[in-house]
Order: sequence, then C-alpha cells, then structure tokens
Amino acid sequence: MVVKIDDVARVAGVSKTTVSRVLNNRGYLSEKTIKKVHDAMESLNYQPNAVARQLYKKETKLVGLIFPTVDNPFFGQLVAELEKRLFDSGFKVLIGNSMNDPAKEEMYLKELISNQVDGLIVGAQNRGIDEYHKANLPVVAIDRVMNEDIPVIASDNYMGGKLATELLINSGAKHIMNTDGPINLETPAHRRRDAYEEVMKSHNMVPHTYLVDFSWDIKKKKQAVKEMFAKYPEMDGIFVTNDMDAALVWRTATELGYKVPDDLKIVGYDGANITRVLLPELTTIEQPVEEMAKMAVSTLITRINGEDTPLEQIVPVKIWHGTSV
Amino acid sequence: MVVKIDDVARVAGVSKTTVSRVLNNRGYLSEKTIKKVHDAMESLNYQPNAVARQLYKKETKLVGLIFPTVDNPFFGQLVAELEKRLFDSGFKVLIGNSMNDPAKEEMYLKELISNQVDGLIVGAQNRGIDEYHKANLPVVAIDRVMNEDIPVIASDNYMGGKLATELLINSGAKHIMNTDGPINLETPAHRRRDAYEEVMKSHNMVPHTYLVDFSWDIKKKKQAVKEMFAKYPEMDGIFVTNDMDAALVWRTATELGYKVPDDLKIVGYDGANITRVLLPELTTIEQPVEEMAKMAVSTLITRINGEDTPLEQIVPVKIWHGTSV
DNA sequence: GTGAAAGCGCTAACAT
DNA sequence: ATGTTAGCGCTTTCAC
Repeated sequence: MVVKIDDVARVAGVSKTTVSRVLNNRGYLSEKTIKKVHDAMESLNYQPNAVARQLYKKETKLVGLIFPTVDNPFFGQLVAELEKRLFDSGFKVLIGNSMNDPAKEEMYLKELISNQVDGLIVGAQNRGIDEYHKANLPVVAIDRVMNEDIPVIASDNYMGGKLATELLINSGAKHIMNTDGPINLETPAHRRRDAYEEVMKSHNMVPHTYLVDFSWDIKKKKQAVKEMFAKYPEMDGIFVTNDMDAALVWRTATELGYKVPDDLKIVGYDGANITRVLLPELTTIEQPVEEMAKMAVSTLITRINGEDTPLEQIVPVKIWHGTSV
Repeated sequence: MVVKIDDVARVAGVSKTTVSRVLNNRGYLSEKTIKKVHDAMESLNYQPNAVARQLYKKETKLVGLIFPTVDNPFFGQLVAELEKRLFDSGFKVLIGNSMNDPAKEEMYLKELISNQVDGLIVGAQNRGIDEYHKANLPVVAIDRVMNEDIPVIASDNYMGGKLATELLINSGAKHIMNTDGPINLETPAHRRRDAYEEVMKSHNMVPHTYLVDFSWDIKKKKQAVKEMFAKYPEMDGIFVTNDMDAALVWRTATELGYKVPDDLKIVGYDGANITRVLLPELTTIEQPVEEMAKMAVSTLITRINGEDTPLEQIVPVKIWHGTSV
C-alpha cells in the first residue's frame, strides 16, 4: 500500500492539515511540529500524490508539447531546450508527436486538455482545429500561424530566405531553385519562399519553387528530388527549406554526378546542433533554437499568469558557412 | 467556468452516474438516454477531467520516459518510436531529459512518481538510485543495467563490437583503437568494448580504449579526440562507440590531414534515421531502434498488467556499409 | 499553532 | 435501466 498524508499525520501524531501545511510551508508551525512531520515523512518515504493536489488546485504544472516528431535535428533540439527550461520553471512536459497528421494532432490536443495541462507549446501544423480556440488555454506557437490571438515565435524567415538567395546569387549561380512545403499549411516558413522570389525577381531571374512535403517518407522525397533534377537540368543553385531535405538533395545530386558546390550550390535552413556535427559542410541558415525556446517558455508562462504578450516575436538568423556554396 | 459531468447530467436530464456510464460504456443504457447524453456533451463541448478520473482509479495512463536528451539521433528516434507505440496503446508520455546528470535524473524520477505514472522506460544512467527500487513501479531499461529485477532491452552489443572490429581488421587496419564511455557507468554498451578487446587479442593485436564521456560538451570532446590522435599517431582504424562521436573523429581526422578510409578507417555505432540521412558515408553498427522500442513498450505493458517478462532481451544488430572503411 | 470538515470531478458499489 | 451515495488524496476555509 502506498503511503498517504494520513499515514504521515498518524505517525507524526498531528492532523493531516498540519502535514499539508509543512508540505506547503503555509501558516504558523512550531519548529517541533515541523521536525516531527519531516521525520515521519522520511521514515515512511512519503511522496505526495500530485494528482490529488492537481484536482483540488485546478493546476497541474504540466505543459503539453505538440510537434511533428522529435526524430529530427531541429525539433529534437527545440523540444530538448523547451523541456529543460520548463523543468527549471517547475513544469513537467507531456509530449505528442503529431507526425504532421491533423487527426493525430487533434487527438493529442484533446488528451492534453483532458489532462488539464496548464499550457501548450505547439509547432504542429493545423490552424483549422477549433479546439485550440475552444480550449481557452494559454498556447504559444512556434513557427506556425495559429490564429490571430495565439502568440507566435519564429525565426526571421524572410531575412533567412533573403540571405540564402543572395548568397547563391553572389557566388555565381544562375539557375536557382527553391523548395517549400505545402502552401495550404499556413506557416511563417513560407516567408522564406517569398524572400527567395522577391530577391530573384529583383535580379531579373526566374524563381521556381518545388514542393517537398515534410510528411513524405524518405523514399517518396528522394523520388521527388530526382524528378526535380530531371525537370530542371540547368539548375546550379538551390535553397532548400530545411537541412534534412538539403542533405537529401546533396546526396541525390552526387549520385547523379553533380559536384557540390561547383555544379550545384546548396543552402539549407535550420542549422541545428546535430546537423552541425554530422554535416557541417552544409551551408545553411541557422535558427537560434535556444533563443526561440527561451522566448516560447517565457511567453507561455506570462500567459499562464494571465498577462499579455506580443503576438509575434521574431528572432534573427545567421548564415552557417559550410562548403556547399 | 469549465463544464463538468454534473452540467452534462443537468442538461441531459439524467444523473451524473448515467453520464459516467455512457462515457465509459458500462452497464445498461437505453438508446434514448445515450443519445440525450451525447447531445448534451456535444452542445456543452464537454471534455472529461482526466485528473479526477486518475485520482479515483489510481491509474493515470501516463508513462514516464527518462533519457539523456532527445537532441541526439539515437535517443530522438527511440523516444519518437516509444511515444508512438505508447500512444497507440492508450498511454500519454511524460518526458525527462536527464542530461546524464544523476541529480536531475533523481528529480525527474520523484516528479514522475509523484505524478503517479503507471510505468517508466529509462535510458538514463544511474543504477545507484534507490528510488527505482522503492518506487515499486513497473520499469523497463533500455541499454542500461539497473539492477537484477529490472528488465533490460539492449542491442547485441557484443556482436556489434565483434562485427566492427573484424570489419576493421579484415579491411587491413593494423592499429585499431576503440572509444568507450566511463567504465563506472554500468551499461551493456561496455560489451562493445569487451568484444573489441577479445577480437583484437585473438588476432594478436593490442587493444587500446580511449575514454570519451557522453556528457562532455562538443569542445571538450574535440579536445579529447585531438589528444587521442597525438597520443596514437600510428592509429589507422577506430571503432567509436556512437555515431555522433564517430562523426567528430572523422571531422578531426580530416582537419589533421588524414584521408578516410585510406589513412584511417572508422566504424561507428547506432545507425539512427538522422545519421543515415545526414552522414550515410559513415560505416556503422545499426541498432534496430524500432524493434527495441516495440519490445520496451510491450514489456512495460506486460509488467503493468502484473505479468512476468524476461529480464534481458537482446536484439540483433547489422552493419551499415558506408565509405569510411 | 493546530484540527475538523468540506469539496475538487469523477467512478462504482449498492440501491431501486 | 437509472439514481444515491461514498470516497479517491489532497488543500483550505473556519473554528478553537
């Protein structure tokens, strides 16, 4: 049988109210009582039942995280940083990997709400889901447009796209492509593409964006990349919207006999820890993941405390210079 | 105000017991009542409070995961697979990134126990922590020796070490090194080293193991790797105990002017998804992550159901042939 | 300075 | 086929 507050009270020879008081440092307690209670807790190896406390207090100190998957350098690092900061602020983390499946995302959302999380940080995709609204719960989005009243943290996507495209142009590429995710997924990440298109046009070059869906499996992606090479054989530069896809493009290019960067220059986006160890040769736009995590957590906590926060917070990016340009 | 079971009961014109019954499909209900209740739930957008249920049922459908960090190809993939399977079995996941800090691990453990998790899957390091014992909770360890009565899932570390070492020898390397984590961390992963040493000896070669601590930051690791090169300039082959470190060794070797695989052959260990995309050139011993996650989850659930499971389950590894050997 | 009692939202005997 | 009631383990008024 698991020990509960009454057991501690009995052993210490006090009421459970008193035990609760020492547990929470509340009200007047005599030194002697405090000691007795502590001793009893010690000897019984008492662990308070957080669930009972949660029910009464209507506060769980739980935060839900909904992201596509933790099996990705960027999201893995982001979730790790978020978790660290939340833990330091006294929150535990309930996690959901939505795999870009709106149905799954909705299930997670329901479960998390049912579990009475105090707040949510989401990097999953669907803005259509009413629940986010109905939930009436503090929510912070990372790099996703949720709706008008949910604060968003994003890297400076436009600047990133601009830096990437200019880098390619300045290093001599003439036929520069771009990849982007599905356009019906409303995300600030499309601004990378907007920047690409504008920079291209201002240099009198023709922009071409090729769709690569984040949720495709690796085979399908590789297939798509091959098609792209077939369709645009003159391509000599490409700005890929994330590093994993950029690696795939590089790989495929090599297989097809292209030399990087001589025949093809590649710029990615993300620049997470793992990528910089496994593939530092990839020139990429680096998002300040730590900074973003920090902002997301502090914004969420501010909201949980019922205060207002800015609706959009943009953090600067920088170029990681590899050898792929 | 958030809607609760009594509100639904009132609107549906029934007692809350009845609402609870339709919620849980228990007992005899007339079609008509069921419909009324469903309508009421719908119109009120009722979401049951899982915390209240948890308190009564003494079962949370929550599983705790304690791993060093999700910001790593192997653990990221592992956690993603675990979470997926747990979700499919009706469990939500509370996560803790222990960062190889035993103090942090202990804090997580306490929090998770306090939150009444139904079980724990751990890949963190400390076997000394009494709490795992005291917890009296279903626990499954991945690649960690906890203590005699906690089931362990591990890849065939010995076979992996053997395959790696033999591969290096057969491809002509004469001075083969090995890296390993701290020996005081009791983990089945040391069997990789055991195999290395035995294979080396059986070929009349002298084994040398160099310590690289998982918890060092990247600068310190790089420093250590450089020292190793300085100390063993004759090295022409190395079996590195994980892929991230192997990438670092490769990188450092290149900076020092070695050509891989001509001057130095490298074999890693892990072979996770991300690594195979970002650095497929790395020859490595591939752990069957999916299989391990599947086993861990089914073993945990079996334990949660009060049934016995084997104490050690070993899954086979295979070689991923890159170009680094 | 400490205790008795009510109640957080739900489920499950035990009625009827 | 449905309702009444007690209770899960905790916190907090309110009383002394």
